[in-house]
Amino acid sequence: MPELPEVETVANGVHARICGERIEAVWLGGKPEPFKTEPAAMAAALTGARIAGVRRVGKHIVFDLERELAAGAETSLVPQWIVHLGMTGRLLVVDPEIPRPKHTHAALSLSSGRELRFVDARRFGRLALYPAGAPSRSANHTGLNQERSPGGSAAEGFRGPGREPLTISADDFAALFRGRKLAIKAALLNQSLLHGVGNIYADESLFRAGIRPATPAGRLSRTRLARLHAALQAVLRAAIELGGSSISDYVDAAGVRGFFQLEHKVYGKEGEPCAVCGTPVRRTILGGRSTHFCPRCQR
DNA sequence: ATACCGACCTGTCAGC
DNA sequence: TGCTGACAGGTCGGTA
Repeated sequence: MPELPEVETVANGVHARICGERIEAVWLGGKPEPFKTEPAAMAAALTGARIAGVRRVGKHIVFDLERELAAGAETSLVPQWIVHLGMTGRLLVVDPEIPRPKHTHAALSLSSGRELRFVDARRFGRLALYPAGAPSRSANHTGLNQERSPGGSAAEGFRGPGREPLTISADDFAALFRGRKLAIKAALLNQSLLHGVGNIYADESLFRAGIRPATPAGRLSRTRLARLHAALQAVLRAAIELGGSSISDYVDAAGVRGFFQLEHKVYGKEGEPCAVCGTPVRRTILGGRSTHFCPRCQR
């Protein structure tokens, strides 16, 4: 479901609502739930912690936590709580009186009396702890992908599997694709290269850059990659501005739908005339994913 | 190492 | 109305 702009919208919304609150109690659903971390360990780490901040890293939502200590004690290291929404995951901040909807997998009771819920029908979402002060090596332990950070084992916390599309330079962006034979669209979707880009924004940025999705990534000229870099950042920023794309049931932490779907040029537009040249938008399958492009504008 | 493909789940919607 | 099959914004593990 959610890609970078939607995850950013959710993270910002949750941050604004619950930053500074203490987690009083933790409920985790039974059965085969989407926990990468053992539920008992996760509940123990969360209970009593204070939420210092909520932010997006790639498509992951990172909860920075703090723990109050007895006077004089040294600052303890606290793990981070990592939430991945998968396709249908939602994070909601609600009154606990409201009945928990079907497919609720976690509920955190907060000091304000409200409840933070993780609801995910399709169960592609994931909840995990990222150990405090963990260098990049601990990825296997948590089951979370993690970019290898060269050298320094500084406790920067979770950094995600790949590079951040909004801040990567055009040169570094181009370097990601050097020598690669896979389709540029598949490369954009590869989270260990660039994290946060999903099917919608891959299609939309390739359209705006005038690049055919099936083009081998390593064959694109410097100039065209520069155009793609600019298009991708522009599309992501515009989408964040509009609160993301609501295709079916995506809503932010307050239940508000995004509006970027109104700006889609090719995604979900099969057969409709291209907004630029009028040629019908074509849909194919690439890397197992539905792919949309204008056969005239994208070469 | 790189690239491809099916599997994982449930819900929804089009078509019969 | 009800059934069936295709499809959905994401990742992961196995295979070539």
